[in-house]
Amino acid sequence: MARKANHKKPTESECLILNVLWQRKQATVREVFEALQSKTDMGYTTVLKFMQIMTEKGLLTRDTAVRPQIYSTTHSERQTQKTLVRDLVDRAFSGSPGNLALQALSLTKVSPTELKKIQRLLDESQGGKP
Amino acid sequence: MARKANHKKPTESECLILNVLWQRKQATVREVFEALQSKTDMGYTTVLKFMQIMTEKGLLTRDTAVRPQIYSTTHSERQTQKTLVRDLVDRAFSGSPGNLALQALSLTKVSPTELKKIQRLLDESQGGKP
DNA sequence: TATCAAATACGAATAAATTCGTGGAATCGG
DNA sequence: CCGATTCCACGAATTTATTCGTATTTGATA
Repeated sequence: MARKANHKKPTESECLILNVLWQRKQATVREVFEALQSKTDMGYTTVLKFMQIMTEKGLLTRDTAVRPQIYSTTHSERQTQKTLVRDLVDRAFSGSPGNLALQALSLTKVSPTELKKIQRLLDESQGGKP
Repeated sequence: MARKANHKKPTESECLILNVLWQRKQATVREVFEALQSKTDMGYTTVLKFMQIMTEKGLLTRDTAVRPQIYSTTHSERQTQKTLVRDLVDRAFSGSPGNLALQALSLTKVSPTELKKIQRLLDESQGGKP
């Protein structure tokens, strides 16, 4: 079976931008720039440049028809998280997702809602395939 | 309270080297180089250079008394994993470790041993705080 | 339509990460 | 001690990521 053409891991700065776009579904450069004010002191043209590069890379798409061009992500937050998690697992957890999960869970207190989700996931996993 | 002086996140290549050293506790440059043959085609002097840089950064220590110098890590695997997980949580999981755990767990099948550990952790977490 | 301000493109400087060549020092096997 | 070999320091090239200044384009508006 052919290897799934996996998305390249976004860089640190690219993640900042992606987060804004995931939250808003779509946004102009200026909107992204303003949303990032609290997180970083990147200049406007810097954000613009990143978004152009990300578009070339295929991380973003944009509507060039409308005037302040509107950008959106090509990959869902979930997909990208998956890529990043896989990368981290390979990089520092000897390929063991369970271990990563364990570390994450022991990091801080986990909300009851998430606890439930995890419980459910584990139950399935346990019951489904001995 | 003062912020804990957090270790800087090791780079991609640095992680490769750290993994070898965590596994062996300590090793010479050549040993690390050879261990990496399967993972990458980095040259010997490249590995050497990295290990020198990492020593400067404080990621590694070395015994210069013995002749093929022996390197070891200054931070435990666990500590570094923690740093990396925190980073990823902040970067792409809106600061929610539970969500990261969830993603990790749904990545692949988790071993029964890890399942048990996770269960135990969750039980504690659930019981301890109504 | 002439002008202005916002938006975009372009190019290039800077910084960080990765890579390795070269030469000298240390060590080993005679 | 001598030559061969391994090791290590140093410097520098290359690549990737980050940053922004400046010029050009566009749309709005007076």
